[in-house]
Amino acid sequence: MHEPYRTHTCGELREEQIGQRVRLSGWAAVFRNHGGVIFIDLRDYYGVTQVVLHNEALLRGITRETVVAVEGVVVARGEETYNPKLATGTVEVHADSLVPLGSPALPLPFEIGGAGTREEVRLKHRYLDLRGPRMQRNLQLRAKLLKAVRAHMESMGFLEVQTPILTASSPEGARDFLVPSRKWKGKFYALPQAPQQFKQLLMLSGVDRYYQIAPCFRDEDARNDRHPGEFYQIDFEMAFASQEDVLRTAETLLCGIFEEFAPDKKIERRFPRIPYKEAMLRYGSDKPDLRNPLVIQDLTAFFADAAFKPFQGKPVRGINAPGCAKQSRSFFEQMLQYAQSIGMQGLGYISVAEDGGLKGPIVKHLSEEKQRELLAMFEMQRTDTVFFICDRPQICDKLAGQIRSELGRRLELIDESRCAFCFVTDFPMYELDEQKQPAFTHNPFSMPQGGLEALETQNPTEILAWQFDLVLNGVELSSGAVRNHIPEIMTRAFALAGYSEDELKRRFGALYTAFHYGAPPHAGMGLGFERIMMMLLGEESIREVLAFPLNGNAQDAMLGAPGDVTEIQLREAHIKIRN
RNA sequence: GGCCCGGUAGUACAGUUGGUUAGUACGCCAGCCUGUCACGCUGGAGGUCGACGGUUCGAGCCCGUUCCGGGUCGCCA
Repeated sequence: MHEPYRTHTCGELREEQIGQRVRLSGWAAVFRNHGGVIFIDLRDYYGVTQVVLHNEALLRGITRETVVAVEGVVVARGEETYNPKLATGTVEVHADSLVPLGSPALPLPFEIGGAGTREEVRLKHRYLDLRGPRMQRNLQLRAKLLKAVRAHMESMGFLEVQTPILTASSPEGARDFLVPSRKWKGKFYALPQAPQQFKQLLMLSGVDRYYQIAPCFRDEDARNDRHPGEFYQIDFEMAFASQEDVLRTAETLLCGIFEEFAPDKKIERRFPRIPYKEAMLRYGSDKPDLRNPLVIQDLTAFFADAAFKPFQGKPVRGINAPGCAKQSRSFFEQMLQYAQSIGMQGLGYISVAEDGGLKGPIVKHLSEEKQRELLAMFEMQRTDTVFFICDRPQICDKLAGQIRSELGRRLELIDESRCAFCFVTDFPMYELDEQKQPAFTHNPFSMPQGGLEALETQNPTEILAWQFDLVLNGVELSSGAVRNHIPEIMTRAFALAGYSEDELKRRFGALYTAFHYGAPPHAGMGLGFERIMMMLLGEESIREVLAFPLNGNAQDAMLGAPGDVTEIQLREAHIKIRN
């Protein structure tokens, strides 16, 4: 009979085991050789145990990170030698045997768990990188989060359905990953960008509440928070549901998750619903960071009849930054510099001085009455400063939003202890493309608000969709919508965007046909799983929350993907590489 | 594809106005050390300064091209 590799893990020995003979296996993480006595930190998944050796000969050929088995007696540490950093820190194993279980580890290409190593090097040896505490924590959180999401969704009555990975290409939206068919020469599968059509078909199938932690594949370039190629969505869809039903489901799920995994963060159980138009005006963004207390106001009308010429006939926005007048001159200079760097021609401001008088470059252009009006509009107190943003209509809101963010950062107004969720709702259904033709802004499957009547009577750019985003601290976590389940409205909606009925049938034939056989109204959303993990862990890069991420150029440096394949493979796939 | 930042020892970084033999820390190797826990001390090895070309008496440093990485814009209905 084989000796067991271990009687205990490296994380479990306590004072109860004192006097017992034990066997541990793990990585020899650190050696501290004092001549006569040698300490080894033995590490496994569960923790670290200090092993004490008196026989240096046992270490011959054992390098750092070599996997070894040790055998010995659990001994109490002297109280003055307790290590409070270790769960096992009150005991140690006095080993009389230490044998390698694998070949000696080579010198490490980088320090495990050390900060600042080039990502390229970490990714090339990801298995080493993952040994560090941060990556272990992230791996474990991912598993716990998956489990928690399933528990929440199931307690709300959702059924997990797995949808195909090999499916049909849909040329809209992102670039597809194509998979050549061997049996059907010249034909291709595509990996799903999202299970959108399948989940809608499930609604027609009578599945009342569907969810899936769904792999999604999009052949688009990477970003800091966007992994190239593949990512996961918490995808769900509800039959006979309104937008509000979906929003409440998301609230319940996210409150549950964040209360469990980020208990020290403050969250409101009801997330504000902010119409898109209001978000753009008040926050200058469709993904506002509500931890920033600053709010933008529309001053176009205020300046229309003021004597200040440069602001006339253009949209003007104002932001009151409380206490900002106490900032140094260089603060204002740097704000002006920032304004310039984002393409603004200037940045006006008016401050209320300590003595209550107004000062700033624009004051002299405002009548006393206008000055009073301004003070009232912004409820300005002493030392407050109102900043003015004036630019072309297409970008004025966005610039105001950037100034709002910059002020929030530089005045340190962001409350980091909060998780500020909100829903941005009522997105426009269409926007004008370069040819000034209406094009879908978000999702062509969304139901237009007002239905057929709106499509027939309203200006396309004024039509709102039952379409919403979920935003956390200025980061878009997900999109969702009430779907368009009525073929007549669908035909009309696509017609407005320039698609004929034939084209609609060709592209989304299955869905279009299915809607003729009894379709319930339905709505749903998809939440970016990795983005949620990033928020929970405070990770800046999406690669930190994935076990084996691709690099920014969508390559796996460790396994060499994408890589070459054999001639035979190519022939079977009916593929010829052109030079 | 555009723009920005970076590439110097295994790792992280410094390197002045262009000037002798390119440094520091960690790691590695050797020696010493019986209570450390990121042990300590002494010594040592380790470099095509991403690559190519140019300017110069002389280039890690300046110029050009290029490769690689990160960020960002495009893109992600």
